[in-house]
Amino acid sequence: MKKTTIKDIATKLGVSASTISRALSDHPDISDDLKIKIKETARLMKYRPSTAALNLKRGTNKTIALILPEVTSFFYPSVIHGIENVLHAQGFTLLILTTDDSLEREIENIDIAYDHDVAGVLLALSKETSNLEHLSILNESSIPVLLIDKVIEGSEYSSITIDDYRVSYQMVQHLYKSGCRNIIGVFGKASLTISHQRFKGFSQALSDLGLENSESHVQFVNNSEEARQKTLALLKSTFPDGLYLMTDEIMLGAMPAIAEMNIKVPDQLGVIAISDGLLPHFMIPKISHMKHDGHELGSLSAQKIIQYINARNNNLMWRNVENVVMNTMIVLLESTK
Amino acid sequence: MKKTTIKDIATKLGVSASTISRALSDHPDISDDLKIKIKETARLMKYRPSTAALNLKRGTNKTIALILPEVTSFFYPSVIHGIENVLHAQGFTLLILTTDDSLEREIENIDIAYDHDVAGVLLALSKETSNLEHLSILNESSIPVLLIDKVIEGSEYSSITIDDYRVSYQMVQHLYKSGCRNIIGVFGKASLTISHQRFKGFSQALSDLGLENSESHVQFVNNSEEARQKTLALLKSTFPDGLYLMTDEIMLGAMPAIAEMNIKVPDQLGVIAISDGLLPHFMIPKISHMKHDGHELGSLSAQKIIQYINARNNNLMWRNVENVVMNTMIVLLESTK
DNA sequence: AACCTTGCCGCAAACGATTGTTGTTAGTAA
DNA sequence: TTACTAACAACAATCGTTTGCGGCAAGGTT
Repeated sequence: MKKTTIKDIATKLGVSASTISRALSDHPDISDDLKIKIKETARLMKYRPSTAALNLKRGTNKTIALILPEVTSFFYPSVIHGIENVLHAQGFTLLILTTDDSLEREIENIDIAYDHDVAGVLLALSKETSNLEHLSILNESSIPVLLIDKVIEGSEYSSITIDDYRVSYQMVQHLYKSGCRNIIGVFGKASLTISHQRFKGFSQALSDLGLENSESHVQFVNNSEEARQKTLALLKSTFPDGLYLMTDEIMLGAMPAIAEMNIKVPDQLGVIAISDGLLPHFMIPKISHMKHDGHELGSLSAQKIIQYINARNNNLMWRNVENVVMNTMIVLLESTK
Repeated sequence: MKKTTIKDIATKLGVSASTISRALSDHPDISDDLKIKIKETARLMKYRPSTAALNLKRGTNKTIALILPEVTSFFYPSVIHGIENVLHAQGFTLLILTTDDSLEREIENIDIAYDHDVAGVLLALSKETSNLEHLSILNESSIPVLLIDKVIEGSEYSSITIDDYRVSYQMVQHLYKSGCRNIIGVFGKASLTISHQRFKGFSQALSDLGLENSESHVQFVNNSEEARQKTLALLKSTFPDGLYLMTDEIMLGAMPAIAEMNIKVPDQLGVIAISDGLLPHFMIPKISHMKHDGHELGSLSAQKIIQYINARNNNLMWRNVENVVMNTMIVLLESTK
């Protein structure tokens, strides 16, 4: 059965399509009696406006594209959740595209978003992305873009991030304060800007505190399993008293390694991580962490992009580059003294 | 800057829009010379066809809606990943809608999917859903629907699931074989069909094996934290030697409870879970589990729905109810003898 | 020379909805 | 009676593409 259109209602009621359209949108030109009759039959005929037609007419779409490297981490699902809630409430719809950390797919997905006339784009860059030329197509069509979580420094696009450098610096400081003097760190994929930033903060803090800061105290890993192996290796080679973990995935791998070595946390080893905030509470012992709240990032991002879209639609300024840095709470649990 | 349309190219080249359209789709009526020229200028002018216009013309959309209770579990992100990969390869696009386990939002989302003229719908039912009337709107418009993971028994819609009953039954059998005689179980939200099914398999196995099967040996929980608390209570009250865990979330909460009680796994307590397959490898000790592979479920679902869509488009049969039950592998690790 | 192909391309309708303009009717005021 | 104004509703263009049909010119066949 075909969808009922405005024309179907018009034919049935013996009036013109424009009258139906106006009646349904409460235009003053239509009499109340007719409005009621039209709305009633629209309901009976299960009329629902075609978004395709509306999109074409409006030239824009109440859809936001979310382009992500992946969706299976601990972090991004919360981000999606945060975004979805805001978008749904505002009548927007979410198009999720994943890049598998490939620049080629990122470009493809930007094009797809462009083809769809999305109202805005939320983008977490792939690890292969080193410049933002492929975004120009969006920029030229005045489609607002907001970079989230994974960005490139000094770009001309607005962004929402955490201060990876500072957060990491503080984490090392905290380990130091609780007595750690021989600190090692496990980081994500070396090619990611985010890993680089976090490493820089980590490294600088070590130097500033006069602690050993050598390549032998650091590992870069691609997944939980690798985190486990390399943490194990680090533990064996450096006998540390402090451990820095860059993500939930890494924490997941590192904890079994610690257990395997029979190291007592926090007595022999202080541990601190960056986390979305769920997993640390279920590690043994519970892990102190900087809470990087994905849900909040998502919800904030969604609000921001909608704000840009509205500004754009009202011909207000919206191209100002705005770099929001979310603050990160430290949550002290059992893994540090 | 406005998007360049087919008309823009037509004007520029002094030919008609239809010629452009035909040239770009390699219609034989257009000479090769002209085709080349048109394609070249299309490229130069950064022409990209408007999906909105195409959707309107076709009356359908290369988009699949995925409607989920939530997106932050351990399971659904893998499902999304599996779906996304298949869809992207086939030129489809993914619209994700979440229901927060509310029937009202499920209905809203069905309507949104319908409004968008999506080509197909992948649906994991909310816990509040007890009948499928709200799907009739899709059914009447011949929009293929595939129920995934969370379904209702005996519905007239195709589905992909695991045999929750059987899987649970086997898990208890396995605990029994490894010597457990006093088995407890922790399940998800009581209102979910999936919890009910898993509980039934669990319970039936206990009865069939002649083991104690009472309410006091079972808990239903809503999240990891609750799982922790109620597992703790169960451990204290029943002194079990076998523990059944329904999901990754529950496992995450249960393990700290076990640790807190200083119970040795598997010597004092055998543990088995249903899991996506990642987390169990990073628990201490590693948890034996039935691997319910979200990625595979997603990828299979995507293939199926595309198959239905193609059948539909070619006027083939596709309304046959097809209930695929995925097989589940048992992965034996350290938590059972 | 009259007639047919064949190759190439344009015209116009259609998809579903919105909206500026125009037209009709009834009612009111002069 | 005439003129004017609301009030109401239809017409038609428009968004970007596709596609059936018709047209025209060049070349081939009798």
